[in-house]
Amino acid sequence: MPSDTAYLEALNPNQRLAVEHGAGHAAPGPLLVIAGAGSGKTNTLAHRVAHLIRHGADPRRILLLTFSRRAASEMSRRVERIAGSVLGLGSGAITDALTWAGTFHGVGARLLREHAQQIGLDPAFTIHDREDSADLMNLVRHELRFSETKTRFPAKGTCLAIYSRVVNAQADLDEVLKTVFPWCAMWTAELRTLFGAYVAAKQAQNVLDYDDLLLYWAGMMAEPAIAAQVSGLFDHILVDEYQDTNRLQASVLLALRPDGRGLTVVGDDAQSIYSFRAATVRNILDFPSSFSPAAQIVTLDRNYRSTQPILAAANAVIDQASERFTKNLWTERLSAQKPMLVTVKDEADQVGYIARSVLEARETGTPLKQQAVLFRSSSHSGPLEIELTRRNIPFVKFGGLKFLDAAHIKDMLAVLRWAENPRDRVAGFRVLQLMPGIGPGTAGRILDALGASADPAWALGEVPPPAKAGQHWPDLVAMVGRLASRELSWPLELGYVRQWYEPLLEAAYEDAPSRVADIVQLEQIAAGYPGRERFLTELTLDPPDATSDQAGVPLKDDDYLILSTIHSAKGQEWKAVHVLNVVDGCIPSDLGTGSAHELEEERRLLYVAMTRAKDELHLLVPQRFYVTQQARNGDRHLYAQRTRFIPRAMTALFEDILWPPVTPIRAGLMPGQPAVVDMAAKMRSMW
DNA sequence: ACTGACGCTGTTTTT
DNA sequence: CAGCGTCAGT
Repeated sequence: MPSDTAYLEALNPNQRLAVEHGAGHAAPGPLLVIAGAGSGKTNTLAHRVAHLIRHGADPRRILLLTFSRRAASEMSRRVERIAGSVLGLGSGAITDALTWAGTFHGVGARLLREHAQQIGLDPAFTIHDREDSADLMNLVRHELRFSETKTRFPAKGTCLAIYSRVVNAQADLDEVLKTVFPWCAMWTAELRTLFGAYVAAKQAQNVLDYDDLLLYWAGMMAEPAIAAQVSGLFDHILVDEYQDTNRLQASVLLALRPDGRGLTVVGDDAQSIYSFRAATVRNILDFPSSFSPAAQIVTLDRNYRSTQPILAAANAVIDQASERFTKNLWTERLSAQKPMLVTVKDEADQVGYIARSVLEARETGTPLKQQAVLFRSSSHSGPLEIELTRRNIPFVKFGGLKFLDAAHIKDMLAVLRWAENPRDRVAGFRVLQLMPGIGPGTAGRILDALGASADPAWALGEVPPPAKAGQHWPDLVAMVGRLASRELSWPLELGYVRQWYEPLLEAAYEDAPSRVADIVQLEQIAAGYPGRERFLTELTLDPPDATSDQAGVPLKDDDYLILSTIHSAKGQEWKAVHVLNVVDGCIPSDLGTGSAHELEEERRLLYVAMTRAKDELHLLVPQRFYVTQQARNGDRHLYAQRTRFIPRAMTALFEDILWPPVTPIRAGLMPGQPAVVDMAAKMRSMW
């Protein structure tokens, strides 16, 4: 037994309980860690992994399921640091051995590739992201002629959302329609037909969507022989952010460890904000009693992040929630500064206040990177982005539009995917229509012809060339042939595809040069992967999520402000946090006030936003919104109310600020008034 | 059959 | 405002 336990001394008693639970046993009983915001959750989990390794666990037999790949690599890094110093291993030794760290979807994809043969799946399957899945759904929807109904049939995205909900919540279609999509209930029979055809289409094309990665995994676990093999790969299973898992994920987990031995889950029911993805807080609430004897519960309620006044306000907000594991966070970080409730006239002032506040904080020693602006919906940050650009304040935005959503990037990826899996109809459909003179009709017929042939990649040469495509057609045939034959090494083939694509790009877009730059960026990303299959898989499962990862905008400054949706801010912290539009209609979102359930989630969303702040928290309440759809100089607007989650009784916990400060008449002539315009800053920002 | 113009509609958060 | 569907012209 190792004797050096210095790394445990730094932990508080409950953290230590969580870390040491069952240490030394080959298969300790199930453990649930309720870890409040800022309670050192990641650190505790990393310590537990390190501690297990130190007590002889084989890191290659530890399954670490996290919410995102970023969280997985952060975890590996910390385990490395802790275990490395204790065990005296060289850098990278642990990280390399922790091979089973990733998201449910990522791990699922890997297990499916490895066990494909056993379940009659072609291991060359490609994975559709949500857009691709929606496109396929649309294709099927058209084939079934549901797009031609008299009253409008649900759009492709809605259909996919319904399907996905049924799968992830393990619920009945009728039930889902009744409770979540009541306006589509009239189409129950058609939707059932549609989903049947959608599943058949996926199988015929050898593609899986996100949900399939979990569904097939669950399917494997229902087969005793395969289940034993898969379960046997792991001695310990740890799950982070358990409050954001759905029923399907829970069923996979329980199938891996029916008795809960070696199972640890960590989460915070107060931070459950992914129910739109069918995550259910029931998973974490019901976890202890899923086993006999029941799981041990350890609660981490000491917060190391925020000051006491910020925590008091956040606690007050979440205190009004209906059902939860009761825990109120406490801290020893005292401060006289209450969180600020800032009332501004409209969105323009809101933006002005933030720009000023952010620069002020930077002057007093808080770098931009230590500050963040959070918002409910990606589009809320539009005016702010414009203002920041105008003032030359660098920023990076998380959430919202993705690099991969750009049409030209999708074109490139479609080519690669089609080469990887010639039966992938969505990819082929997209690539063929890049040819001039080929539209949906022709593309469909070509794909039908290919589907009938044994080797689709080579059969393309036998298709009679469409007249209008001209030279583009033989070029396409040649390119697809070369990719299919794999004669080019990775990532060289990407450059080859680019050369093929560039003329089409130039013909189609005014801004072709900047798009080419994006593609070059894509090639650089590709160089980081060992091959085409891994590149495609990992890119769809873990798309670059900040616009900084994006092409074209290499950051000239190394200091920049963080803009993020509240959802993407999960697990992060900043010294100063601004939250935009803390008004009814934004938080809670208009769309999220339908059921008590949804409303509770919106409340937790505000709680998550508030608990990101360490020292300074500004909640902005613009009173007036301009209606977006109106004529150029229109003045249509509506008045907003402060969010219902902060009722009048609670305002004592905040410092009320009116901005710009109310100025008495002729204020401009009075000495000592705060400047209306920071002219000096403007002058400085010119340089 | 493809392309482009026009008009309607719904509209968040993401693996 | 964009994304989808429809309709008319090539």
